[in-house]
Amino acid sequence: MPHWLVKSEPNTYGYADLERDGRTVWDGVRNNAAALHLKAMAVGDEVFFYHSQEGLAVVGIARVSRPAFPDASDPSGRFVAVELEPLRPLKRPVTLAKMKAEPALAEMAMLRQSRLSVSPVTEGQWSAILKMAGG
DNA sequence: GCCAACGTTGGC
DNA sequence: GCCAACGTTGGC
Repeated sequence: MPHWLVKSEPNTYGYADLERDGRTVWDGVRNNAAALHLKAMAVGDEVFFYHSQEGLAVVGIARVSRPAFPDASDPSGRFVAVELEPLRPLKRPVTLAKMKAEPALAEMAMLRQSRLSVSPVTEGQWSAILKMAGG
């Protein structure tokens, strides 16, 4: 089962907002590489939820509850959205600084290309981050 | 607030 | 089709 990571500014929409809402449409992605990852998501895939700008940490796990569909907010029709639901918060958030310092995460897509808002996470990276989060 | 990374746009 | 200019993201 593939794993993913999405970024969001907690000022705009944080993990707490997802928990409050129960599920949300993950739209507004306007980057081709990110869109390809959205299209590759399947229902049930687990997704790290990362807070950018404020927090700078993976704070929780979400799950894909609806696969890619046309993003209604995109007039060009080129981009897609998925639907996410909250799974659980991490016991301890894993900060960007810790991730950068962890050799097992050196190849992680989000570290390699900091502006990518939706990125794949390998099995090894996923379990390393879970371990850093305290399980 | 600044700057690096990187994607997009538009003139040629 | 190239490339300079510009806009956006996101860490510091």
